[in-house]
Amino acid sequence: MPQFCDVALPVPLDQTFTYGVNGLVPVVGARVLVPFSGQRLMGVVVRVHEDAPAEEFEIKPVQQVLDEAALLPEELMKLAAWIAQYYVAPLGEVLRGMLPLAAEVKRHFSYRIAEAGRRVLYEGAVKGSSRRSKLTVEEQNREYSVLNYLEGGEVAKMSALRSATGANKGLLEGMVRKKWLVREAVAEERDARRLEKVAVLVQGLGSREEGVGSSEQKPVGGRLPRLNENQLAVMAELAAVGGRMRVRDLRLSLTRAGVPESTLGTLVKRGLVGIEEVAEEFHLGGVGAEGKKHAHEHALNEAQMEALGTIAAAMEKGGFKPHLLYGITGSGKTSVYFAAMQRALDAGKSALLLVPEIGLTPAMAGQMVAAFGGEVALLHSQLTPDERAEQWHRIRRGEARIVVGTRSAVFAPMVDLGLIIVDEEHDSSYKQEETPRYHGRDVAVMRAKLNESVVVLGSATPSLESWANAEKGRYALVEMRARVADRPLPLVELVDMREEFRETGQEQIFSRRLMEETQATLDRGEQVILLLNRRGYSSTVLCRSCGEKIECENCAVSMTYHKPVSGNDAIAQPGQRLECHYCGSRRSVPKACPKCESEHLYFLGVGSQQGEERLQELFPTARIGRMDRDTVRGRSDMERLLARLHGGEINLLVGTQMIAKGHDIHGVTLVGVVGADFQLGLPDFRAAERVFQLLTQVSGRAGRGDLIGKVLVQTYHPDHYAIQFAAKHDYPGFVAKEMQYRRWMHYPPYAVLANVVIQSEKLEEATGWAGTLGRWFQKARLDKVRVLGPAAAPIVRLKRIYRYHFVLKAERRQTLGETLRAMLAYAETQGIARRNLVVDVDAVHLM
DNA sequence: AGCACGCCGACT
DNA sequence: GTCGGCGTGCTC
Repeated sequence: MPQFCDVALPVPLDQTFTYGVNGLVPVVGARVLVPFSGQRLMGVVVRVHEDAPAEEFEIKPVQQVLDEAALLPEELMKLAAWIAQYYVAPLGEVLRGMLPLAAEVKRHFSYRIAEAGRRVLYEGAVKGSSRRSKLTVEEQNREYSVLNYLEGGEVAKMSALRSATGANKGLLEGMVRKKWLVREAVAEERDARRLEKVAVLVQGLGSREEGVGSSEQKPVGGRLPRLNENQLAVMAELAAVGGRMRVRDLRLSLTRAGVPESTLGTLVKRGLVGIEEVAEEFHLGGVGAEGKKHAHEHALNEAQMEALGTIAAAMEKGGFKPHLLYGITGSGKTSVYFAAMQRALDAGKSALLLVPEIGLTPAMAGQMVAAFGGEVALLHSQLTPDERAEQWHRIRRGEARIVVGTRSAVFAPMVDLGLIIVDEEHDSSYKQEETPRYHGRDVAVMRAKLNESVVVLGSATPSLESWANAEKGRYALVEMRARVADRPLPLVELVDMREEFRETGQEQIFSRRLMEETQATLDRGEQVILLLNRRGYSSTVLCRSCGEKIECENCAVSMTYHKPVSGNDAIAQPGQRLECHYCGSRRSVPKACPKCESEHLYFLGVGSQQGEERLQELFPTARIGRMDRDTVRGRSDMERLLARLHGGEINLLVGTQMIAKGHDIHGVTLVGVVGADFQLGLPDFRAAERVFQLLTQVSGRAGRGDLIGKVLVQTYHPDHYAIQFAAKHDYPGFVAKEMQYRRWMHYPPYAVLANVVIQSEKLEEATGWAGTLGRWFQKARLDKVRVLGPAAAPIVRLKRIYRYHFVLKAERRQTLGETLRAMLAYAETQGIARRNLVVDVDAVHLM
């Protein structure tokens, strides 16, 4: 009978913890609740054994076993271990990212009155708290009502306490610190089903009996209190449907009736309406298209059929088989995915499709649902924790065998996984920028390997890493070099902006050539897309006297100017028009330079917002739309904008790289690219690759219907190879050239790379530690690892934190991993806390 | 990451 | 003399 189990906990510590099992032996892969450093935490069992630990420490017992069977299948446990090892991340944090934890174990706090609190209450002891505390009188009164409420000695849930006394979390925590209260954390399991709120009319009003509602909220005199028109409307609406209504529906009808949403809240506060939570029956919104089996394959052309054939053959043969599907824009990769997924289903297997961002490609999700109906589960960042848990369990039970999701969906608990597809595999959003810093594409390949299944990485512009793998024969290369229906690729024309400046003598956003073509295209009744890859109005505010830029107070970056508009732009507050795109802080535009007090402030760098404004001036009759993070906040914004574009309501769309992502708009015949090449000047070894990818992707938006497309690229670097090859639609040419450069410079894919950031709020600490580690690297004389640095990180201060970094390059992955671990061990001896070190293996952004 | 424990300055 | 702010070290 095993005595112990090792548990991985979600703490940034590179170890697991041993607990006693007292009879209730959990299985590996099950979740448990354990005491840990005065808290109660949920962890995952990674080993069950009888080996008493060699070292002496108290072994606490497991408090609760949450799962009888393994919640995480063996294959996912193995994958987690691999990620922890490969990305040098704590196993517990990896596992946390795999489970939809939040929805199932809800941690809530309860409070109990403590001795000190009782004393305060009885002695009316005002001392200590009254004058010295920064609390207002009102807050102090609240503290007293909290003590009053708890006087009996019973434990009260935080939520109950808050609604009864009006205290907020901060106030309660303050009272805990003063030792007036004791807090108890309770983790409780919940139904993983989605809960929805229902508004309920509180009964008995008017002819009310005793005992309804709490005493404070009871309407005085047992009669209906005075209600205003809006409030009456809500009451009437509720009464009309029998006193119960889903809050979501009620809100909707209120909005339609012009009643503010806050009215409902007011009624709840006054005790006239109650809110209940009930488990909702699951339904996929607007789904129902069944029985389109095998329809996908009919429309495939020869190249598509061949690609499908290769993938299907690999699935039939069984075993691990990675493919790189290189298909030019418009070659119809999506149709191949669908057909391949259908084949997986037919073979009784499940299939997983990873996409960069579901919100940005609503069409893909819609098609999936239309094609596979109830078999589909969607996993993306906009799900609530409950929704996520629900999808997760549908997949785990084998009810959903087709899964479409973003990065973390690579951990979906698929049953009989036969196929993984990574769409747009080059996309940098597959890289997680927090611990564990994994790359969704690479995890997908590893998962397929552990699972012995087929994996397909698809792109029109594959990453150099994947291309190298294909060249080495590690991935099977599948090519689709023709567009569907033999549509020609658009003609790309470069506009040399240096020449434009020489000829016109002025700096213009749009060249004469681009304006001319835009006008002509609009006149023909066709649509235009303009890529202006920066948000906001102006990217910098510069002082002409001292040359300083207005910087964010938290970050070493210049602030972006956003012009106030009445629409749904992100910047709504009047005056607060400078925004930091890294930490989100805002400030007003100063009248004079904060450094030298000169009034010569200039706005430089054109963003999409200014682009839109200029276009409206230049083409007053054009119907212009803008697509960027300021106008597209959620998925519905994107859908609305795309619908307007499809319907022809918009004929000129300006936007950031969002517009380049896989939208299929048939009326677009002209794509203009404005200032996409500024990236070429950035100190980033992937700059050329990024520019090439962006130009290729956005060019692919032109001429997807019957009409031939045209692309105009404005550039200051017309001779740069990234731009030249993109203009010729020559991916192989670009890759050959770029590979050469990577080889010379020992960059991936010719080396493996890790970025190590040293961070601290204190500048001296950051520089000091960077020096300490720098000296260690030097002394270690690593002959198999090249170390660049220490150097200030490209953004030396971010969210008030100073950052220095090293870039490590090695020939072999194992050498790199060993070096990183040795460095972490040394850092620990030097008292550098782990939280001050960020290790980013296969870093995508060296920020 | 939390959380407890301990030192020190501020105010009655 | 007490309170509470914050730096330090540990967590099975």
